[in-house]
Amino acid sequence: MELSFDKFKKEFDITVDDICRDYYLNNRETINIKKEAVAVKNLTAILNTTLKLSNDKGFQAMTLRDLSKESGLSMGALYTYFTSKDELFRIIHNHGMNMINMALVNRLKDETDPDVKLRKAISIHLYLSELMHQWFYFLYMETRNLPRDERKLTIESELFTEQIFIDILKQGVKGGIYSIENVILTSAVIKALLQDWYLKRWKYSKRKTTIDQYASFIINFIESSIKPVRRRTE
Amino acid sequence: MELSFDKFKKEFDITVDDICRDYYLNNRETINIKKEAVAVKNLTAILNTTLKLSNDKGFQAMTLRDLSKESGLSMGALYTYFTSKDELFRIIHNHGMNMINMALVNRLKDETDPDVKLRKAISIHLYLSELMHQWFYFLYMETRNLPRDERKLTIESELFTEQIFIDILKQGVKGGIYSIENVILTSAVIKALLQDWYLKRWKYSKRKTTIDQYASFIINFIESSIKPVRRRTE
DNA sequence: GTCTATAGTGCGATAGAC
DNA sequence: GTCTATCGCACTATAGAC
Repeated sequence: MELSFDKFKKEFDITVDDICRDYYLNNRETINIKKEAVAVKNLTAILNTTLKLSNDKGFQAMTLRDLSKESGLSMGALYTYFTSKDELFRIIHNHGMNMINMALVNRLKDETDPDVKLRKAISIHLYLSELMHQWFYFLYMETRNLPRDERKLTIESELFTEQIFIDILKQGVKGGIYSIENVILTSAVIKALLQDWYLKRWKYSKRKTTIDQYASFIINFIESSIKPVRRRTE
Repeated sequence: MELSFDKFKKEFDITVDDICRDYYLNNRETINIKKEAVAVKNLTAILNTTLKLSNDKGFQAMTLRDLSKESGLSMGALYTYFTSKDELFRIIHNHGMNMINMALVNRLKDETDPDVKLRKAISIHLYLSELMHQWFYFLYMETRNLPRDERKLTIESELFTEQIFIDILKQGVKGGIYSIENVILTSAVIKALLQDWYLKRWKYSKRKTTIDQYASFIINFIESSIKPVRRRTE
């Protein structure tokens, strides 16, 4: 395989710091802190701690007193960086969604061969979800905290990722390398398998399944079903 | 296919009433209500409303005031049926887990042919999750509300279902009808596909995918990968 | 059995000292 | 910029009338 997790990890260039710097620079009016270094450092601590506590017991169950204690900032200091617990939620939610979607698209845009692109899309999605595990898990589990009308955004994001796979599969069918009776259901299934990796991390980690094992296993599994075959049984 | 959702639905004999009656009869000391009919009726309303509200915004976010309003019982009346919000959680969690595991095992125990049994296990799991959707969703999403040491139970339950598939697959490999390099990963993948049906119900429902379409699709998908083949490409 | 009223707690948010 | 102290509120849980 041309792509491995180790290689990806070394080339991976997104840090939580960058996300926080980005957020800080775009919200200088509301964040009343002049020194960029201080603001970014504290924002990073806030987001990382929130992700940690949320992933453990849920965002609702995390109190700002918990966050204050674990992040080392006082209650008062926290409120320099956001105006309400609700806003803190939205910062993580929106920036996380954006970052993931962009990272995925950017790393796939130059690939044209559907066969290679499919494997690459699967690997990259798995690798991203491994390096940004807390963000993926947060986005999956905490969407219910959004009011009904804002959940649409998350739904669109789910469908957006799925669409990437739909396009690849359609292209492959057109080129005759895949034989698929239902492209949409096939994409849904691929998505489910990608998500299982970060939703059941405890299981795979306990069994010492490596991410590259999982990647090549599901690539095989999926290709068995979509590549034209002559079956011996039946 | 010998099994369809319509047929299953007609034969399905578990009601929330039964679960509540069972719970009531086993806890007569703590529930200070003499008339069985009254107790079961109210318990059913409590459980159904809790499931509804929890599935919408999460158990933590649901307040007992919400529950009181929606179920039609006063705050005081609610506390006749459970001693704390925590206990309410456990009632649903434990009874749900038991019910699901038992229902699955009971309906599979007489089947010996691994090929038939695999299809049956997949169909029945899907059908059960459809009819008891709120329970499945609750168990999946709310486990984090349990204290760390009690989460083991849920983990065991996840592995228990998976074990059912591991056993079937192993038997099939032994009998020469399946060719599987990694039985455990294959079972994990099957489980993930079963769960996607109830975790993304909004998606499948929006696309008008029926449960029998989904069932036969993933059965095909899985069998493509585990049945011995001669591949044309490669 | 079921209600209303309320005790007691811990939350999100803020004011004002430093 | 960051802290501590505190306000007001909404929550779980209960007491006591009916």
